Amino acid sequence: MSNLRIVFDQILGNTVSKQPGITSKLRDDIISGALPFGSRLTINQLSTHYATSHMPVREALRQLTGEGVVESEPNRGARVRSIDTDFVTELLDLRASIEALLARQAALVATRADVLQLEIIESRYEGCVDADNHESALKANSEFHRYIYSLSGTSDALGLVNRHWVVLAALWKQYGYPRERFSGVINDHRQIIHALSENDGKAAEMIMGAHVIKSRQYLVQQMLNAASQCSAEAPGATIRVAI
Amino acid sequence: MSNLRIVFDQILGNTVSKQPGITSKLRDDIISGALPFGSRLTINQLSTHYATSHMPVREALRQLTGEGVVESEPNRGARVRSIDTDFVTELLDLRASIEALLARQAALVATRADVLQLEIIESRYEGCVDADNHESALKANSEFHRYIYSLSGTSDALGLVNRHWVVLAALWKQYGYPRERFSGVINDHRQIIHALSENDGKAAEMIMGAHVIKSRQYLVQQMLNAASQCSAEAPGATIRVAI
DNA sequence: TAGTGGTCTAGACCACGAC
DNA sequence: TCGTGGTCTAGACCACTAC
Repeated sequence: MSNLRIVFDQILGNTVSKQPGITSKLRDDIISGALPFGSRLTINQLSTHYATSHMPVREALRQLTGEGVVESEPNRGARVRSIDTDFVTELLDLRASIEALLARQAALVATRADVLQLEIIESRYEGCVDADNHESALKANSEFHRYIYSLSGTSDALGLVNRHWVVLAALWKQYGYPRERFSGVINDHRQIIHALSENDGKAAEMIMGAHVIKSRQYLVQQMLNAASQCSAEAPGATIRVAI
Repeated sequence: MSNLRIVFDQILGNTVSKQPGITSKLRDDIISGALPFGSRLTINQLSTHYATSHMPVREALRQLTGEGVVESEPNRGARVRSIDTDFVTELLDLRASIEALLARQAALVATRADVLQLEIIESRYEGCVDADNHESALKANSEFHRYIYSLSGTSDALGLVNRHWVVLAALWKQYGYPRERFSGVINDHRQIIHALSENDGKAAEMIMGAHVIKSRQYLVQQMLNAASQCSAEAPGATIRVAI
């Protein structure tokens, strides 16, 4: 159990926020859109741009490849992963499977204390939604999910879920989070808490699976909307300049 | 599609076999049992033992942490992951979910050529089983599964499946692969091919899920057998010496 | 035959944990 | 405080790709 705790801390504390290294800088530049999808990432360019030697750059590329925002081919270098609706669909289908499993397992071991904790997190989430604070809402949402998965998951599964979170957050940020989705999310969350409180594994599994698939549908729709808008405004203007 | 090809090659070619670096040496030493589960892995020890500087050791530990054979805690170093039946159960439950999903997706896109290719691989597998060549059989089995997953999987899912393969192979090697399992595996494989040939996603999903769960049951049983034998022969003799 | 990716060396430095 | 993990530097070398 302390094992999971460690992984949890590691993901939240170390890997994502703490390191002052260039990994987080590069990640930020990618998800902020400064480096557009598909652009090449050569070690020389990056090491001069960030004023560092090439070893840190190499490690950063390795790390970000693991996180899924960079794709690298052996001996051919790395590039910012190009992300389309197919990719998002496959990614979220995979997540739906995993999160459904983790929710089922969590339901089988959840205690009264866990349920109370989840209710606290959920009320914070709903507070953020009411206050129209999207940023904090997404953070609370992430916490809600992670708490559930930490109840049962192996470090592998936890790591997987967390690895994807950063790229998903970036996508929501880029394409916008539709306001009307919040009520559905709140509904799902409450139902999931209910399933956990009754140790109803099957219910938790199904609701969580559907919950993720719904978010997939919304995200794909947002991407399609953005694409049609973009092509209407300026056809062929999808190419952005690199560094 | 070329994307997947690259990942596939990368995993088989690069990450596992090609590199002459110490990563593979260290992995071999772990899975061969030279370094027992739970033993600490300090950078100094390893770098002197493998006669190299500490940077390669660091990378190796990072890599093997990703593969799941090493667990590392921030600022507290790394140790060989201790593996018990609970861990194996969680790991294979997770795999069952993922592989079931991938099998379903594969069934929806499988062509006649894919089915033929799978039949070739399967006949090679069955040939190895007949010839009592366990090593080659496991390899062909791995190829069978990977071929299916490469039909649909994202590089993330593929990477995940492959990351676990090495530790599972090590476990089967350590605890022994029960001969009577082969007939069940062959049966499952043929049924899976049949499901793919009819593009029957649901059948592929269910059979593949069961297939993995069965292997979980066998592996856990083998581990329990080994444990009871071990404690009967020499109680408390589970501690092995480090380097 | 470049150019570049990938790896390694041999040191240095800081941060954190154990004593 | 001392040991250790974690990161960085600045250069070297080999393998592979592209030309």
